[in-house]
Amino acid sequence: MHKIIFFGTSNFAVPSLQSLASDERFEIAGIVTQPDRPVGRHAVLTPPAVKIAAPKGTLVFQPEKLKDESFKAWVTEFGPTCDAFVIVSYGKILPQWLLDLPKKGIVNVHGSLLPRWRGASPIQAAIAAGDTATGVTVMLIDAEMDHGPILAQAEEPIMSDDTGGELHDRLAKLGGELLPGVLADYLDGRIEPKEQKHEDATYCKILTRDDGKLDPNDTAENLEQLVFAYDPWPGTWIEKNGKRLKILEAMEGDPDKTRNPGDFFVRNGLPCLACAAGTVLVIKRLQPEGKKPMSGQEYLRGKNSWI
RNA sequence: CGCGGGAUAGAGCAGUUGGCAGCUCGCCAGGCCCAUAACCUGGAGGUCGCCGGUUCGAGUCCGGCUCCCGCAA
Repeated sequence: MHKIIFFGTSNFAVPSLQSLASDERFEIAGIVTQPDRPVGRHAVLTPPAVKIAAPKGTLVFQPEKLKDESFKAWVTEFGPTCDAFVIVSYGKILPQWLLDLPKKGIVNVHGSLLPRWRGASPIQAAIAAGDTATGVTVMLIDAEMDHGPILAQAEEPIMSDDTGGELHDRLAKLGGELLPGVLADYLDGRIEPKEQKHEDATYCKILTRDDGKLDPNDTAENLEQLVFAYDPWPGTWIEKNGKRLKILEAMEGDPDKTRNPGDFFVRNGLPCLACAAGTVLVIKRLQPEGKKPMSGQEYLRGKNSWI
């Protein structure tokens, strides 16, 4: 039986945690996750997904900082007795002193086919870039971000209508299926870690809501991909008359060379935004500030001021 | 008590200095047409979120409450 400590926070980590917890080859000595955070309009303190999914009876730590005394004391005592730490979507960089604790290193599940899309938003990046396939990578962590040697990968096709949320859920599940076998094989010495092809690496950054602003100087094709990629996080929007308009669904329409990027117009009863080089983004579903989501037709019915 | 928008017909919205509750779409019936998501005629559908107050009279003004949503975190 292999003893491990699990570091994870968001939904993406839940299938991995569950598959390890229900696998008799592993003993989870403890779960480390982020502290409860204020969430929503009234800032209700909410526990992270991993804490909710934690098996009863398992030790759960929620250190604000990894060097918090009680946590550091525990991890420095029990860490060296572990075969490995598993980290999935934890949300903090682990310092070197922590990486050195377990006998056989830190195993990570990452939502892309490394070395493509190192960084914090690999799923959105893959869709936004128009990739036709992505996947999950089980790898060993080293000091650099998503840079360590690879233990195993699994590929997942990207459908043309995949949203970030849908692809996220499939990759999370895929990671959960892949992880236990790979981890056991690695700890038993049946897998040799393989160095990444560092020269092929691409990177993506942490996304904020501001990254969801649609720039009409981009092509409609790219903006359509962004709308899919950033659904449901961080969402896409345009600014109109000083107000934010969330764009929930949009598609590229037939081009119109007579328009300038940023022009608003109506075609076939749907609101449209002119983009770069005469391309046209048709807005099928949107949400104004303070309003419920509605179709493009419904939005235009009450507003004759779209243009 | 973080900041802000909102609740009016099935949907989206308008409603002026308080004075008969409206628009676009949908729905029902009929008409026109080779035909249509087109067009014409007619029709149904409302406790104006809830409670109280002011007034001859409140969707509208005042007070309280409930619910929905955008931002921020």
